[in-house]
Amino acid sequence: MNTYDLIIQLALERGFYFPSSELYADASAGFWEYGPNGVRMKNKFLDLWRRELVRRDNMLEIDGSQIMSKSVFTASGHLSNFTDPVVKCKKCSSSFRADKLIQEVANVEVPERLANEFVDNLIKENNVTCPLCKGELSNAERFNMMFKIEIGPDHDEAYLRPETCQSIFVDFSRIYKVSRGKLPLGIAQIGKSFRNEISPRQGLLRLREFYQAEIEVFCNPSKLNDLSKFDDVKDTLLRFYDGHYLELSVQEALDRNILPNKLVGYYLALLVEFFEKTGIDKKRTRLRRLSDDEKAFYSTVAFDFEVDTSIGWLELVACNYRSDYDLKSHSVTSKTNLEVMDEEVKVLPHVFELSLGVDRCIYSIIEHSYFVDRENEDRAVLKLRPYLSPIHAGVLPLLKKPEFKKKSNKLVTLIQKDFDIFYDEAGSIGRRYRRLEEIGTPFAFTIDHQTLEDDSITVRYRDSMKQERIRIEDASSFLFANIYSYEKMQ
RNA sequence: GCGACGGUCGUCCAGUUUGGUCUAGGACAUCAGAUUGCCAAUCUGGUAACCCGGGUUCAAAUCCCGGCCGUCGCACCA
Repeated sequence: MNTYDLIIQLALERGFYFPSSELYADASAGFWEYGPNGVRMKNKFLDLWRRELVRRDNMLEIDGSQIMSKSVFTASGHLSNFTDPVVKCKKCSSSFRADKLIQEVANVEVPERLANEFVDNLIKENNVTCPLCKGELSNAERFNMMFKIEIGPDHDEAYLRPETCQSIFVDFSRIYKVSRGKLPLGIAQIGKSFRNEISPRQGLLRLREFYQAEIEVFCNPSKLNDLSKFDDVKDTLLRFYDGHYLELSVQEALDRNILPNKLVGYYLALLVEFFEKTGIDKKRTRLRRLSDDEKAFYSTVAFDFEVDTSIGWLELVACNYRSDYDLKSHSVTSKTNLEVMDEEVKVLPHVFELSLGVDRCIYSIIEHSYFVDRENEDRAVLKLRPYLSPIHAGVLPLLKKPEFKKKSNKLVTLIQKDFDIFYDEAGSIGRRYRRLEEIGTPFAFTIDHQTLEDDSITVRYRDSMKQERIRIEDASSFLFANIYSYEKMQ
């Protein structure tokens, strides 16, 4: 079995994630839900993100609506740009991107945003037929990737947001004022986004409803190299890729013009340092600068943070320099001045964004942590960092006897408000260890005969399987020290 | 969305060719009990599935049609 299949099997069997509405046959693809272990892990991942990015850089976090008005997407460009002209063959009913087809067959440059009638005309003029069976083509139809929503009894048009950041742009002016912000200012948001993908596939990797953790850094475009905190990260190593790999410090990358300015370098460094703490193997990650035709329509400079998985390179974070595209268009559409004061100068901020796909990260972390221990009966171990593990520690009475239970309960009470604890008394002790490590639990506390005599317990380490004794009242400080410190575990 | 192939307990698989003996079998997992007492032990017992809808037939897991989902290829992927 390949790695992807092993991971999905683990996810299904252990309640990390599974298909939505699976009880019913009309459940459609692209919707997945997190089970108990998945939620625990996702929450911890998001905590880490908050800690290493939001708190570290004093960003402000908001939580916006998933449904937003039509005007928002008129301004953002999603209504016109997030749509593809599609034609169908009347004979074999294959469908094609109209613009690409015409371009290919007639060698005519076709703008993506061309109205349907013009597309139809081009097809007639150039005698474009179905490339598969030469059949006649239908009129062009628009396929917009946004989910359309109706509000209230009058069916007012609105949309599910295709990216979380639009609320940040729309809210920017108020947030900046009420929090007495200063440029550069990061505004962050975790939430669901929705895209009506034509063919969602591969579980959490391409969803129609998915979590994003986005950061929009608002900055003064004339001060992109005026950033004192840059020195904190200037030696951080970044791995670039443009056909070959290049590992450079942020400073070197700036000197070589691989990075456009200090601000971009600083935030890419924070991002890379964050990912080092997720347990994803740094050697299997890269920053890839996108070419012009790969970039999103709003982006001027774009890097993708990518990770190598068993099914190829996967984009985890899109890092786009969006310039003033968003604030300017919202400013024009809403007829509101969104300029702010930056040290006595009026400026329309530019935006650098770090748009992270949470679900893809969860998958990648699980895959990079999955390990089969060939030296110990092929035990499956999820070597998650302790602070990302769904369960922090197991509490296991060696024997299923009242006096062991009593001591176990005492221990559980002592630690369960601060940590995620799983109590398990069923089956052999070895089996219980194996079940815990399969979902990444870094520590197991065992209540044994000696516990009854001197209130000491065994700590068993997931990776090394080694054991040591600690006092029962030290369990809490043991966990604090070993979970929240980012030191390598034993 | 197109094409090919597929969908059976939580997971993996047998059964479909040739409709009936399938009241659907096994392994692992899981639950209960016994036993052991620090690394997936053993024994006994239990829970648990034919993707959905329609059709053919005396009879459908099995044949036919439609839908949904999955894998692969094509296309698509801010």
